[in-house]
Amino acid sequence: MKFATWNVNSLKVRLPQVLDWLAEHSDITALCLQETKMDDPTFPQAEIEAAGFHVVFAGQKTYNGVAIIARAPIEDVIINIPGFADPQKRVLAATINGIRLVDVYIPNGQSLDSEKFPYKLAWLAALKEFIAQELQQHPKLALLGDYNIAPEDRDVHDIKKWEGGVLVSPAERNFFNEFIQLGLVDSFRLFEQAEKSFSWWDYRGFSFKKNAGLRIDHILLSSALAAQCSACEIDVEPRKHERPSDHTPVIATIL
DNA sequence: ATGGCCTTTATGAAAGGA
Repeated sequence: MKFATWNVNSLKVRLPQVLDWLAEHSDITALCLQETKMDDPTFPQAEIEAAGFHVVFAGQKTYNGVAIIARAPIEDVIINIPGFADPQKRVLAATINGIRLVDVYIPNGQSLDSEKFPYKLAWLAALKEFIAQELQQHPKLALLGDYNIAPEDRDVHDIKKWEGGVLVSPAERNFFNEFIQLGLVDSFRLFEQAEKSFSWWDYRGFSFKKNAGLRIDHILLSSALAAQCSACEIDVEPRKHERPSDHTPVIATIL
């Protein structure tokens, strides 16, 4: 089985690329999307199902929005974090082939002095409680999505440029480590990886060409799943396409 | 360099992203 995550930065723009990518990667069991940026009535459910997939989605107009596309039936869906009142659609949990997937679009936070930053931290605290509960019911769990956290300095092309900002702050990295303390494992770091491996590059200033990126999209696995994980890779190919998303897919292989 | 680019909403300009 292969599970993937991809922040598509508008599914309206990127749907053809998503369907092409799934056709080229016929071994992908399920793909978690973030930033679909569309409300549910406009979601392209018919097109995705016509291509032979199952799909669930939770969206809103203009901002955020998550979806899971799968080749097998999707069961036990939860939208948003139970008990955490939030009009923003950022979480979708579902079971596929007996594996619990939690698809997250963690808030960006904007800047350390923005009112959006305490929202990000409160949101992460609520997510941690939710994941702790989900783990009790689902030992085989993957937490995958756009975390908007670069966990270590090696996940940042130029740490001096980013220091003091969001995505790399100690408060955010502490939350990433709290997920690790829940028993989750960063699947990417289970394996030897090329230096300067990133999943996001700014659209500005030829950042992709210069590989001036960040690794902020992650697949964390419960210990039961990590024991079955044989690979985790970032697929940079879609970032080379015409009109790309600024993020590129991350894929974990489960035996 | 208080920038650069892309998407959205909406039709001009601004917000949000990371």
